Amino acid sequence: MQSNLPHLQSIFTADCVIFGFSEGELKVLLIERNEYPFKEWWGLPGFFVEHNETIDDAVKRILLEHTGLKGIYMEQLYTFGDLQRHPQGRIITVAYYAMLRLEAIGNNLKPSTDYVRKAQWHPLNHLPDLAFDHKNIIEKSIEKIRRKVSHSPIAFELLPEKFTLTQLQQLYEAIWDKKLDKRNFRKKMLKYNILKELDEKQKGVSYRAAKLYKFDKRKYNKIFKNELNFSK
Amino acid sequence: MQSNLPHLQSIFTADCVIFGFSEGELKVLLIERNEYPFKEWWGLPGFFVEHNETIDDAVKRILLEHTGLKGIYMEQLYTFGDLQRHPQGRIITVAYYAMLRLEAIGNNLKPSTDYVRKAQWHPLNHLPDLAFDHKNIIEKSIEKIRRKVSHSPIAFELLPEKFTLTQLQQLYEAIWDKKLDKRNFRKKMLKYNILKELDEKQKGVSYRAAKLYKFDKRKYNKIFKNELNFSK
DNA sequence: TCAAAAGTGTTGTCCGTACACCCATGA
DNA sequence: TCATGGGTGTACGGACAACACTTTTGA
Repeated sequence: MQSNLPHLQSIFTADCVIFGFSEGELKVLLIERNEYPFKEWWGLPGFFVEHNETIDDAVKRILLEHTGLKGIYMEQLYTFGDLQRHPQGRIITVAYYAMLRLEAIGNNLKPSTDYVRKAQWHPLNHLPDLAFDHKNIIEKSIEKIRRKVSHSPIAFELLPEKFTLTQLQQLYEAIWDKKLDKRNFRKKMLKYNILKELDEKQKGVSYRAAKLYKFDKRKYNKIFKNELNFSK
Repeated sequence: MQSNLPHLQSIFTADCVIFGFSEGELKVLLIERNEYPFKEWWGLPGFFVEHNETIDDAVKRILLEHTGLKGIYMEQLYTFGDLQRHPQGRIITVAYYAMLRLEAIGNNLKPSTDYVRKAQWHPLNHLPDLAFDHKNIIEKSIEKIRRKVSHSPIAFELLPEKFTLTQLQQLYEAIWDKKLDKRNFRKKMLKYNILKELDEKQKGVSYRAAKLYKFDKRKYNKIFKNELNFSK
């Protein structure tokens, strides 16, 4: 290898698609931009990646600066590089996605950079116009979580730690956008043996309170080396 | 939007992981590099993406220049951006993969750029040392095609147009790295009803000649909107 | 006592798996 | 006639899908 080769750096951005679940619907976390291009538009949390940070680190930093969220594990989704996607030139973006427990965060979102005015959850079914190609990125993310959720229990990441079977079913119904049979759903979920039944019940409802469950990650890891199928 | 923003361009590379199947084993297409860094090493076909071409177009061009292969449909795999992956600085690479009919090409590979000395198929199980993080990229690609092949009939892309059921089974065995039951495999494949039985038979074998089949893409598209499962 | 959601079983069908022998062909 | 791979069927168990009523609770 030679040492007198020119030094180069990749210029590119990273974007975050963060999903949450509340009130029976899927939501995505958007920021209101305070900088050109697309000043005052809504868009995904995203920014330029520094030369000395990995892409995985960069999305974490960007998400923290844009929303105040910390320690979120994101997975890479896809890299978008359409010639027209960015008005300042062909800048590619590496998109990441994550699913998280919305109720633990609520609207306690605090941007710490001047690039962002505020961060807010938006229902997937009623998104505003978005900056860049962010609409497209979000659509690709949904396809991804649909595929993903069929093979691994990531849906639990969207629920509170303690949840009822009905909440779990509603979540799957929201992701698949179709109704599921209550008895079959419960039978199947319980058969996997990855839920721990708690002694507690739901509180504050004006009807029969449902049992609460927890996702039992230890059991899950023990039992399933390979794959599950949650899609039917 | 403002027009006096600085103009920027992403600098990055794209790499191609091309799989083929012959003699009962999976192969990957490598090039011998004729340029620094990693001059004289084997690596994946890959190079810098131009500012005015999409990433999808770039991998096609690069593959053509490096190997002479034309019209290959590749899908994006993942974007690699480790700080140490490239000796000239942190240069990210967008990796693509494809599977193709090796016997239609054979060793008729003709690089048309001085950056490459030659292109050659290498068995996946006996790879030489590779430039950059290309070993890692290939490993990720295999995981990807294993997942992919369970849900869609892309395995046919690796076989000749006309093939025997045994060849098809050997291909799945190579991808999954495990033996399958002949009767069950045939039953399952034929039940999907995506194969067209031909009137022809295998030639040039010193034992009973097997029937030849074709993948029937029309039937496939008609019957299956969603998914198949070829993995068991 | 009413409204609302929780909770619960059976049956038929399909799919996957395990398993062993005869057949056709060319050398 | 032999060696080689081609080609075939059955029986069991597990998973999925369809389907409706009773129970519990708070208001």
